[in-house]
Amino acid sequence: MSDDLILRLHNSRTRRREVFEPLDPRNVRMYVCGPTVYDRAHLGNARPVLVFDVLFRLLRHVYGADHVTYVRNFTDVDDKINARAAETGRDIRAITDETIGWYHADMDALGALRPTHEPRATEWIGAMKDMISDLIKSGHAYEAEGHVLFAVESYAEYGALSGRSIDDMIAGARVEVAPYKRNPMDFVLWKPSDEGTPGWDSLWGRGRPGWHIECSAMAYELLGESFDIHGGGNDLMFPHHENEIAQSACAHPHGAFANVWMHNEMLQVEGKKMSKSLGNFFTVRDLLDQGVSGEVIRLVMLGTHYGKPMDWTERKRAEAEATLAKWYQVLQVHGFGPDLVRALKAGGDWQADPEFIGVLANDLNTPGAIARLHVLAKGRTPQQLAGFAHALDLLGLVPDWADLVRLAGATEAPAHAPWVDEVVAGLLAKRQTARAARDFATADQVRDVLTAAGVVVTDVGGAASWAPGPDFDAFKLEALK
RNA sequence: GGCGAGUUGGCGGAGAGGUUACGCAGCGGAUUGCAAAUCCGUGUAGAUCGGUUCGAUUCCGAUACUCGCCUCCA
Repeated sequence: MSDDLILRLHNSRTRRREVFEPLDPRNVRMYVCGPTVYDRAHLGNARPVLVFDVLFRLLRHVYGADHVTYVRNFTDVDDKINARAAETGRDIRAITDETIGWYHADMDALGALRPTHEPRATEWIGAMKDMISDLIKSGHAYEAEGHVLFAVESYAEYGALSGRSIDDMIAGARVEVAPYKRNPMDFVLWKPSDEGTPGWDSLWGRGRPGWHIECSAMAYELLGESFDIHGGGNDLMFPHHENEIAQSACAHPHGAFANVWMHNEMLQVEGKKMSKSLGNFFTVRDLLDQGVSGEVIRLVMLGTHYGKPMDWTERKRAEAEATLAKWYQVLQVHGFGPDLVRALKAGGDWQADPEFIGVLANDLNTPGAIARLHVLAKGRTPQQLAGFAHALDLLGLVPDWADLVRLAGATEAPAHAPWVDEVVAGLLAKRQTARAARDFATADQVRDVLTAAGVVVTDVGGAASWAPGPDFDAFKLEALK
């Protein structure tokens, strides 16, 4: 289909934009670090989900939907979860199950496709233990006081991804160093669990895995010792991804682990880092509950290239809402829906716009792709708009073609009393009579009265329709009853 | 302190060593009895200072400022 397409991706490992060549075009493999499941996903969590969802969609478009494997994990063993269980008295599994349910619901609402596999860490403990054993055997890890630690000095490339040297990091370290570590930068592969903490039996006693080993183990099990893309937020670059690389490279010296590393920049809110202490912290669910649709959130997110900080602002939200309303209306007016899409497919008109794909394939240039959407939206016939509709669909901005009417409906009119309908209808009838008689002075007078009450009158064709505007004031109409 | 990113027109936000980004807002026009919608046109922006080049906003260097990670929250 798109054999001549050149996909370029910025590789954090080489710090360059490179032509993407999959190890196996029949099975393109991507791993993305998923959430620790102890609470609702906040807006910042949604950025990598959406960035890599678009990449997933693009890869499926280029290589075929059945030729892409996307793995995103759930970290369901973690001290934050343990703390949440301790403070609520709830069962850990109940917390993680519930949180995964929330996560799915929220990310579904954003139009994110479910990954091919969503492994839970607790279901892969055996694979982690195997990997840790291998690392001890090969001299890359050691046991100390019930812990198993990775020896960073055993891996010469340690620090290459994030551009740090072990010596520099030790010099700048602010954390207290556990006395049993041979090198201050050594990190935990396995740690002991006490009675009240979840644990699994192992050669090193009852305990639980360190944070980093799960991604290495699950990526190996599900994608192999070499795969194509590893993604995540750039906050994970150090130490998480650095440690993943060290573990995987040492445990599977013949594999390349991930060829391409991709990191999305962080999200800000009104120009500031989103944090609890600044009071600008909110979840995806908070936004959805406020009536901000998943499509709007998605369009705002894709409006900034993934490699740059993304600023969530009220103004962008409003602009995206207006843009989407316009786009959906264009499609609706031209009869788009499941039937038309089917007909376009049957007629061979359901094709990707090459320029749109080309822009997107240039390191996932979503802002550029959105610019192309604006151009494509100027089509005048269903055939001319097919590329636009296809592109919107590819970007995940059309959850369901049967829903277009609802999507195009955009804002709901504020509720108003039944008598208002009568009053306005009466006034409009009077205006219509005057217009028919070309008595425009009277017609305009009626419009002025309605405008003063915040009623927006729109003449389409021969008929007038109305809707309560933002300044709608029923009280001003009451006098006209 | 260590590592990294960014600085584009009123706002948002891209690509490309030499030709229109795009959107919103504004302005001019068409159309509409008015209004809305729509359509057409319109903006010589690229932090500062140097360098490379026939030519740089785009490459290189320095300066300033902003931001992120290294620390619970991504």
